[in-house]
Amino acid sequence: MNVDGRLARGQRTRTAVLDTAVSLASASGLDGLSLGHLAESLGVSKSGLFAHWRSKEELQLATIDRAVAQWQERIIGPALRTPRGVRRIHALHDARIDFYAGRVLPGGCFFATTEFEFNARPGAVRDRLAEVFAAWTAFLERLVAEAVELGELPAGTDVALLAYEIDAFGIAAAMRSRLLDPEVTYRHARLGVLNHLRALCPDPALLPEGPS
Amino acid sequence: MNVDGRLARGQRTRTAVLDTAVSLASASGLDGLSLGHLAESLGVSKSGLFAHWRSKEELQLATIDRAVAQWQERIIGPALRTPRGVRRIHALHDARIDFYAGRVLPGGCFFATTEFEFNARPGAVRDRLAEVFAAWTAFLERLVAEAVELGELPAGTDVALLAYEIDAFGIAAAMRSRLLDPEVTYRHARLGVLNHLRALCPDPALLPEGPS
DNA sequence: AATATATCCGACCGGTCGTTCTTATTTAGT
DNA sequence: ACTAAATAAGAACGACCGGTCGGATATATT
Repeated sequence: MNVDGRLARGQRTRTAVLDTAVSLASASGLDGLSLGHLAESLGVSKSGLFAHWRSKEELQLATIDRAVAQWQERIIGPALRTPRGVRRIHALHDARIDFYAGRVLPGGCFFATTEFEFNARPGAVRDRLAEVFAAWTAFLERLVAEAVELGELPAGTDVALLAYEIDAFGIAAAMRSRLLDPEVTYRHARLGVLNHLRALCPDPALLPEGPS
Repeated sequence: MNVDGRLARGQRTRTAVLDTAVSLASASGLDGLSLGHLAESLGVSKSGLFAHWRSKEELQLATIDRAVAQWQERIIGPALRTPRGVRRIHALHDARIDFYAGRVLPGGCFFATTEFEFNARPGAVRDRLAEVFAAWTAFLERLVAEAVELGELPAGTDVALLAYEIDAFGIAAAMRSRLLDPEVTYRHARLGVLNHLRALCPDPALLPEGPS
C-alpha cells in the first residue's frame, strides 16, 4: 500500500473541513462563513486551517470543488444510472428535489446560495461559480438533446429553453422551500417538470403516472 | 403645508440612504452591506446613520420596505394598469424581466439576493423577507385566479402551480443573467411564460404573437 | 538515532465591523 | 432672544475579521 500516515491524516482533515464548509456555506454563504466559526465547529484551531489553504479564497475555491463532487454523487450519479431520454431528465430533477427535501445541507442548496451571493462580485470565486453553473447548464441541455435524438421529445424542441425551464423549477424550489411551505413547494417543483415532460413526450409510458 | 424643515431634511436623507442601501444590498446582500461603505458612498458619516436607525437590523428592515416600494412602483404598478386576466399576468412578468434587463440594480434583484442570503438565518430580517415573499406569491396567485374566473384560463387550472412556474422563470432569470449570457436568459424567461400562457389560454388574441 | 517533513496549535497583528458617547449645527416654537 | 428638538459629525469602544509566526507533535526517511 505504501500509505503515508501524515498525508492520510491531512487528507482526512481536508475533506472533513470541506464537508463542514459546504454545509455552513450553504446557509451563510461563502463569504458569510468565517474561518473562526469553521474552525470552532470542527474543534480545530483557526491557524490550523492555514496549513491546508493559504488564504480564505483558496479554501472557498476548494469548498466549491467539494460541493461539485457532492452534487455529482448525489444528483448526477443517480440520473446517469437510469436510461437516456426523458426518464433520465426526470430522474435528474427528482434527485435534485430529493436532495433538497432530504435536508442534506442546512441551507438547502449550496450553489443557489453562493451563486446569488457572488453573481455581482468580480473575482476568482465568482468566475469559478460561473464555470460550474455553465457546465451544469450544458449537462442539462445535453440530456434534453439526447431525449430529442431518441425521439422521446419532438424534433423541433427548443433544447436550451426546456433546460432553462427545468432548472428554473429547481432553483425556485431551493428558495421557496425555506421561506414558504416546503411540502407544497416540492410538490410544485416535481409536478411542474412532470407535467411539462408529459405534455411534450409522445410516449406516456416513459414517465410516472399520477401527480402522486 | 406646515412643513418642518428639520423633518423634511431628515426624510430626504432617509430615502436617499435607503435607495443606496437597496442598490448596494442587491449586490452584496443585506449583511454584506457594511455601514461604513454605505456612509462613505453617500458622503455621510457612519454615526450619522444612527440618528435615523438605532441599529443595523433596523436599517435592514427599512431597506426591505424601500425595496418593496420600488418593486410595487416598477413591477406591480404597470401590471395593474393593464386589464385583468392573462394579459395582466403577462405584463407583470414582462415588467419584471424589463426591470432585470434594465440593470436598475447592480445586483439584479434585491429580493432574490437577500432571500437566499437569509433563508437559513433566523431573525427579524428573515421573517420580514418571508412575509414579503408570501405576499408576492399571494398576489401572483390572485392574478392567476382572476384569469381563471374570467375564463381566460381553463376552469381546472392549478392556480398555485401556475403561479409557482411563472415566479420560477423570474427567479431563474435573476440568477442566470449575471452568470451566463443575459440576452439568452431574458429570452428564455419571457418565452417560457409566454408559451405556457398561450398553451393554456383559449383566446390567442389576448397574448402577443411571435416568440419575438 | 538523527534528520526531514507534514500537521496543527497558541499568541498575536493590523484592520474593519457595529455601536456608543459627546459635541456642533440647523430649525421650530415661544 | 431662548429653549427644545432634530440632524449631523468625530472620536473612541470592544469584538471579530483574515492572516502571520514560532514552536510543538507526529510520522517517515536515512
